[in-house]
Amino acid sequence: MPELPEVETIVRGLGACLPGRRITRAVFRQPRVLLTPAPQMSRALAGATVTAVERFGKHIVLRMTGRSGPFCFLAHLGMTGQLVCEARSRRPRPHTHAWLELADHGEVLRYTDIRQFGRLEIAPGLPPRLARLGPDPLAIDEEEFARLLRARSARVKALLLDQHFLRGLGNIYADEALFRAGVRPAAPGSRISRPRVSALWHSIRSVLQEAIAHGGSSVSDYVNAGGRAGAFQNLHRVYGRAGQACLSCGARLRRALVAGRGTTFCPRCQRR
DNA sequence: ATCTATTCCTGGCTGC
DNA sequence: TGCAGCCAGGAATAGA
Repeated sequence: MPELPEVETIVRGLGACLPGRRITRAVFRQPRVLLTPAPQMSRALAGATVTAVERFGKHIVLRMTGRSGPFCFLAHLGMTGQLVCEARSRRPRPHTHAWLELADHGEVLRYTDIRQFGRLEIAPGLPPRLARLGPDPLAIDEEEFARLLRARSARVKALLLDQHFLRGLGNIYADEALFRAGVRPAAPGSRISRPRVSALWHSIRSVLQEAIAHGGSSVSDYVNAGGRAGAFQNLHRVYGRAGQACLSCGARLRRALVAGRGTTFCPRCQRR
């Protein structure tokens, strides 16, 4: 599932090939994944040029310039979404719901999404909905993180998954960061000691940066902008390892439901 | 404020 | 081999 490192990897890939290129035609086939009606999307995108590619939390933002000025094309990949730039001659994968045809090099940007949890939209700028999300986990400083956490009584795992608390973490990196910091997922945010909060802040940063360096985690469907899998799934210490031995202490990793999400943790390394 | 349950959706897995 | 049933989960939403 695409979380911050996967989205960052895609954005870097698209950022290397899209800016300056013009879209000749935009096709939207599956209304379910659209937040903006298809005809409006197609009309705005046809003839528009990509000026920049950015990440906002788990959202991919293509800054565009069209006939009537600048606007944004946004993609959230949900669970199984893929945004791949490839040769137009290449056969589209099944569940390809939309595509943007590029002016030169015979390439096309295709949106594929098996479960259709992803969403595509256009907007004049960054939608207000996104402006209300929490800070980026790689941008927030330690003091601010400690302040936000201290003010909340909800379980820390629930907070890490809440995009209004921090934007970009998902189930994989929440579990991995909590394990690295030695923090129990069910611990209330306000009850975590200051040293543990500090460890958690460092863990979030380090796990995200390492994951980006490895091109993200390919657990089910994630691929980068070139259609290739990431490698960080091989370095997961807890996610997907329930029942196996903890790599630090050898204890059997436990699986529990926290905040309605499957959660894997080490009962010995993650106290309290 | 925060919780749980529900909805969306399909592929992959289990068990019969 | 086939099929029913369940599970995974990001985010929005309803109701407690």
